[in-house]
Amino acid sequence: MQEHELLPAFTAHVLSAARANNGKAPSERDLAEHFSVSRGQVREALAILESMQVIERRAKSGIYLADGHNGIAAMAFFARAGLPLENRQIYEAVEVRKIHEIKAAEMAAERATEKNFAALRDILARSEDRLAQGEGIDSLDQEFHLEIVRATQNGVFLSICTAFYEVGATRLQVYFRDPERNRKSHDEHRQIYEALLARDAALSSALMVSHLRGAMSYWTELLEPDADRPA
Amino acid sequence: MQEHELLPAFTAHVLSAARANNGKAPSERDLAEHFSVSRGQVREALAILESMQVIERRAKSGIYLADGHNGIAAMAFFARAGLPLENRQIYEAVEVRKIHEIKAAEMAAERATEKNFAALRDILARSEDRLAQGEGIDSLDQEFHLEIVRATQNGVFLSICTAFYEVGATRLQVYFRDPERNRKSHDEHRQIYEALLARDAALSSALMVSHLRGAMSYWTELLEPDADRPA
DNA sequence: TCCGCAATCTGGTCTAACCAGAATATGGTG
DNA sequence: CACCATATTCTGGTTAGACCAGATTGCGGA
Repeated sequence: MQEHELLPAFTAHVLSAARANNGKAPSERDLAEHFSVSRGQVREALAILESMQVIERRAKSGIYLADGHNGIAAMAFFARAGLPLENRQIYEAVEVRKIHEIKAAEMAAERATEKNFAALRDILARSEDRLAQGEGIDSLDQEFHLEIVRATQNGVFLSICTAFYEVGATRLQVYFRDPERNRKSHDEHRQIYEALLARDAALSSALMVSHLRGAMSYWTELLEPDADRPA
Repeated sequence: MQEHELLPAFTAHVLSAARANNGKAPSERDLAEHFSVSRGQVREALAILESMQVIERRAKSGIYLADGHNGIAAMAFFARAGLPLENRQIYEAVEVRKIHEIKAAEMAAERATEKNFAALRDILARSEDRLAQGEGIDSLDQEFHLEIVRATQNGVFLSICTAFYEVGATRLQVYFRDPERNRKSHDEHRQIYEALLARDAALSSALMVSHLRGAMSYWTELLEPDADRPA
């Protein structure tokens, strides 16, 4: 039951089955039979889900959905696995991500090394190529933003942001299907790069604020409205 | 091999053994024998460690220390388990935590509900009692800060901050052994509460900045200096 | 209707295998 | 002595079957 092949489907099944049964998941033996694997495999997967606080295992009773909200580890896993997240989680994640990005721009302006600048230049150059060929920016956008976080020289900060990028990865592909948006994003990236290079923390963060305003709002607009977070 | 009893010791053993062997951990069979449990138990534990990217399992070869830096999930687990973190991680975590707390104060000033205010008042009142009896603030400090994050009404934000608090929990107990610090912290808490109640975002965040300056610097000063982060 | 006991179910744990590729030891050759 | 091919051992991956004891459930009697 390696994560890369069965865990996502396994998790999806456990969750949907549990939700359809008042929060109680099928027994280990049932799950093993359903996926044609041994109980040992099932237990390994359940151990992981339990460690992420997605489920709760009660001895001699059963497997239950964890009551509290999922932590970031679970969110990142869900995103990576292509499992659905609640709208509330998306909204909140976008907000938190915004906070991080803006602060990262400020810090990066002060701490970025020549290596970071070189990496940013390389990403911008590759973006130009893509645009010249009429293609989308796609993952290069993420690379750009991630490099800025890397430029803060704070590994913990980087690992948090990486998790958030995983949450947004698939949704971003839709955004960058529009050529207009690609061009605009790229231009803004270049402006931000210039501000960072000039070590202008205030400008860097201000540019990031407006850069994110456009993309992020579109991002949350894609969500089907529900009662999660009316404000 | 429930997390609460064996996983910490198990992890500690795996890591130290691996570090003493060029990054390669003992075999599953050896680990099973060492802890007097079955291979199944060992594999469950290893699955969790692998999911947190602490280790890497290579089929038919062995178990190796993961090369990259640990994510926040691993950090929180290490902290909870009482396992040592690298100084670099502590430094970085403190910096990131600072960023979150300051932003949280700003957001909380705008979004805190009456329920949040009531909780804060309750914490302050209990702090007074503790101080009156000559006891330390201890966990009440954490409760206060966490309630502010909760007041942002952002669950994702909260789960991140919770993870960071776990990292600092033990170290904070030392800090609050000094009566003087307890009094000072409490007074600052009260000031912050007043600012929040007045919905003054700028003041709240400013007060938080100075509040954290004292505590946090002490916090990192406790670390034995090493080459991790000379700046 | 309600209570109590018995059968059943469930997670937790262990033993004993087999597989096939990786890692290593062996031995013979140039 | 150096080197390479082969045989042996080791390792993670996976399965099957079994036992335990508490939680759950269902049935039958009061």
